[in-house]
Amino acid sequence: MNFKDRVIKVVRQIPPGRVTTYGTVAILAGMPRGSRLVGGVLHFNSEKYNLPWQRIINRHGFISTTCLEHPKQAQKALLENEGVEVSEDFIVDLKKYGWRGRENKLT
DNA sequence: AAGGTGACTAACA
DNA sequence: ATGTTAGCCACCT
Repeated sequence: MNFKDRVIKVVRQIPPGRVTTYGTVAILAGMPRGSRLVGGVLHFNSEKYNLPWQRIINRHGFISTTCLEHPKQAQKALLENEGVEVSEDFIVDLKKYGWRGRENKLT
């Protein structure tokens, strides 16, 4: 089982209508410092494994997609489709929709 | 086959 | 408080 597969598994555990950060996914995948890899893995496998990459954003709740092939507006649309409010600047309120690996919200 | 880059985060000065 | 350095593993050239 590679880190990639673990990330994929974690990403698939993210409940709809919620978002999480690379750091959180990295931790859940067993790599506290592997936040970069999360982005990297998603970048190459998001479409291949049909992963909800839109639910993963950076620590500031902002969509970090630097890749033009992964349009932020698409992510915004997907999030809104799940009921997540996205700011016009593509910023999600992590205090509301932030997911920490549990179904419950932040304490 | 080896080296460099990458959707980031956290810690140190 | 902000700015810079270090770290992670997989994919691409």
